[in-house]
Amino acid sequence: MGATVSTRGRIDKRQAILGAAFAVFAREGYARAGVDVIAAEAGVAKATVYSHFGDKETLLREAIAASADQALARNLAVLDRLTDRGDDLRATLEGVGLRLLQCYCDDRSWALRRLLSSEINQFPELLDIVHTRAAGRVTEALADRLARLSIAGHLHAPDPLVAAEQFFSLLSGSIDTRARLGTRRVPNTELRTVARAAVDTFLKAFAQKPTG
Amino acid sequence: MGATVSTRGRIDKRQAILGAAFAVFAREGYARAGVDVIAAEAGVAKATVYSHFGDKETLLREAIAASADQALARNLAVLDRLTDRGDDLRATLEGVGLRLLQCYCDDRSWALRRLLSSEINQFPELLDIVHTRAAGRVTEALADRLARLSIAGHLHAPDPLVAAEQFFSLLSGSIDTRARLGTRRVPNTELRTVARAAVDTFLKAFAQKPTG
Amino acid sequence: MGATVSTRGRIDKRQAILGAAFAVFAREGYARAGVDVIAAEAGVAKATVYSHFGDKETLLREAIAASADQALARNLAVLDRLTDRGDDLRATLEGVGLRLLQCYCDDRSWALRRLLSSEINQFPELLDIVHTRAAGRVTEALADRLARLSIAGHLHAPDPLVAAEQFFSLLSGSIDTRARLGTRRVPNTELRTVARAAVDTFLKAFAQKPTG
Amino acid sequence: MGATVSTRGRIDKRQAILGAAFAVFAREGYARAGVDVIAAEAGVAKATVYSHFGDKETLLREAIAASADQALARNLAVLDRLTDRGDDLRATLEGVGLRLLQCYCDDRSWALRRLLSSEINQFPELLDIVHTRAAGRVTEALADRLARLSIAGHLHAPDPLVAAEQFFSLLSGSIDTRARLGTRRVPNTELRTVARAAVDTFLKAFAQKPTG
DNA sequence: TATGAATGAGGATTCATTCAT
DNA sequence: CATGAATGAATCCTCATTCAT
Repeated sequence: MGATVSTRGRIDKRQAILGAAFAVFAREGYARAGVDVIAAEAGVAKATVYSHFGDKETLLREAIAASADQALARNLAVLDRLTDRGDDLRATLEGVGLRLLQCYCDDRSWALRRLLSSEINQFPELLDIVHTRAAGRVTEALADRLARLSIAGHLHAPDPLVAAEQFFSLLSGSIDTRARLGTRRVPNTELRTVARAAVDTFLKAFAQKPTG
Repeated sequence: MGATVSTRGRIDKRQAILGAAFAVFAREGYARAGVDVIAAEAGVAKATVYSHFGDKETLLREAIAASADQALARNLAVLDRLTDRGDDLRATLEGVGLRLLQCYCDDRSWALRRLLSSEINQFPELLDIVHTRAAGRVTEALADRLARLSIAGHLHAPDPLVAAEQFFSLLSGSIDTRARLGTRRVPNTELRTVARAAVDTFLKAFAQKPTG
Repeated sequence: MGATVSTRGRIDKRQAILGAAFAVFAREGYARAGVDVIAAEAGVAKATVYSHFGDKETLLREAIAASADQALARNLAVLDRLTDRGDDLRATLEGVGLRLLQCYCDDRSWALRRLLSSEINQFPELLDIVHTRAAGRVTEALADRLARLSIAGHLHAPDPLVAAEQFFSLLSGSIDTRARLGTRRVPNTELRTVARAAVDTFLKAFAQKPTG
Repeated sequence: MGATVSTRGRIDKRQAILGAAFAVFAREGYARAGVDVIAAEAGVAKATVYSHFGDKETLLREAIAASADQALARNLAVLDRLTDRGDDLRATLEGVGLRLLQCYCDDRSWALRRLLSSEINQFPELLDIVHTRAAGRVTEALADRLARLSIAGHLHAPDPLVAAEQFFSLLSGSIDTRARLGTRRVPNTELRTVARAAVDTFLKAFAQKPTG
């Protein structure tokens, strides 16, 4: 039990540091972020951060990886809703589109994307970490669903991967501006409008043409 | 003329500093960028940078503004090609789409967008600078062209601004991944494929429906 | 005439620079004082200051010398009132004491003394400049007057120089504290009280004892 | 004990820094004084100075406060000699006067006064620090002693505070000139002469008048 | 293991001074 | 002669990292 407790404590500290690190990196940027600040925000001493992660770069990588895992989980949870039950395709797509946009607009997602942009020159591996863990998988999961819908005759999407990418594009394309890169909170009604417009165009292009 | 020479010299230095500043900021990020490095790259003394711009923040703002002006010019030059001469709409759109993608993939554009992402928390005004000077205008210019094409009966786009945004979205949506946020050079043939797919979907959605 | 005018202009600028220099040196201290500030306060360009005085040290020396000359003039003007007309010795001494204190408390005098204190390590010559031009002469002038009063039988001061020094000491000894080194303006009534106490003690010690 | 050792070490460094800081500030003046120089002179790293005192201003304040404490101690030690044992009043006063002058002429005292003069415009609080801690207390301690001597019938000083101030004034009034503001070492014999002259005048003014 | 203390390297900014006009 | 522009040296301060306890 004693061991269990201390192990728990250590793991908790690790999580606290990762959380604080991501928050501070996101808020200040990698270079401006102070290890002291991260340590303080995590409630540990600076040296403890070093004993866990060795150096600031490693801390960034691990914090980003953890954050990417969480983002993937959030996105996949949404996609699970997109089954091929043919009920009302438009409504289903709009619902999924809205949720995807909500994921996309989650503060943590913005932070992750901004960090990625900022540090890609210094740390190109970050992109792989995130893509392997999150972004790629989401697109593929969506492509899977669209393929099934195609096979089921609800959609006409010969290349499901392209369709998936374009669906995402239509959804998220105008969001950077609307959300001021995550600086402004986009109201849900606005997200719904965007999703509707995206689905509208998407269906015009990919809906199964009525026979005849 | 004597005055002209010295003024020219001062203006030249100013331009050199702005260019170097943007290059270094883009390469290193704001925080990591050293004013010494910028000065050296511009071929002037560090103090000269300060006598021109006062401090590093101002330098960032001015460098970004100048860069946004250039980006706007590049984009508008492309859009001028999109007239309502009804030749071959698809080919025209694909051509314009390709050039827009090329603008989008220009190193300087990537750098501008990355810098914006990185520093938006520290300097929220940057977004306004860029949007006022560049991004917004391009979208509107494209909407203008699409509106004309609609009026001329070549397109069916009741809301040209939405159509413009979606055209952009379809074009650029998958580029972040393909170009690894500007880290990888996307070959022209790949850009052409993307443009073709985008125009394809765009036309399916917005092409003038045959009467009846 | 043209020559006269330009010479006048040059001399005026020189005076303006000296005045501004003393003001800024006094306000900021030598090291903190910026030549740009002095130039601006004098209404000339920085380079003009250099063409007149060569460098900052010289400017300090000349500004101090000019200020010392003015201080000397102010003090001597007061001492002229101390004649050996035996009217009322106490009243005369109190009047002179008060005026000397007013000189001592003049902002420019405080500034001069503070500058001297500050920079004596860096520029030991300053002390000679001031002493030669001002401080020494005032004490000697006072000693002269006291000697005459002694000879005239109004005082008993075998060593007039010591008496003069002590008269000054009694006057100014508590002023540093009262004026917070020139930071606080001492009201005239307080100065009068101090002068009275000084003269009181001085006369107790040096008044001619009544015979028998 | 372990803690004691490390604490000791830290306190030692703090003292070393304060000592070095005062020395360098006194020698160079606040503005010219380099924190690097102070650190080097204290045998610590520059950053250590900052970790102890935060910034240069705080360092100045603390160094001055410590120096004022030391000066107070030196002065009070002298005043303890001035009891009301009626032995030989003149000799006692001359002895105390000489020691007070020696305190006044101590290099550290000159440095403290010069620093105060120099920086009073930038840091007016310094005056309060020193007065609260040192100058004021010394005058009052002297006034106390003089009051006792009065009560014991050895002196006639109705206002002991004024008498104390004037005693100091007579002692120190001519010293600024003689010591060239601390730049020249005044030989002890000269100090003795000054003290004798001061006591002479002081006693003429304040000695108990023969009854009747 | 966790920590408080110490440090060395680095970066933004200022300023006296010079030079071309 | 007076000036605007340019500069190089110097200075305060921060921060990632290490070490003794």
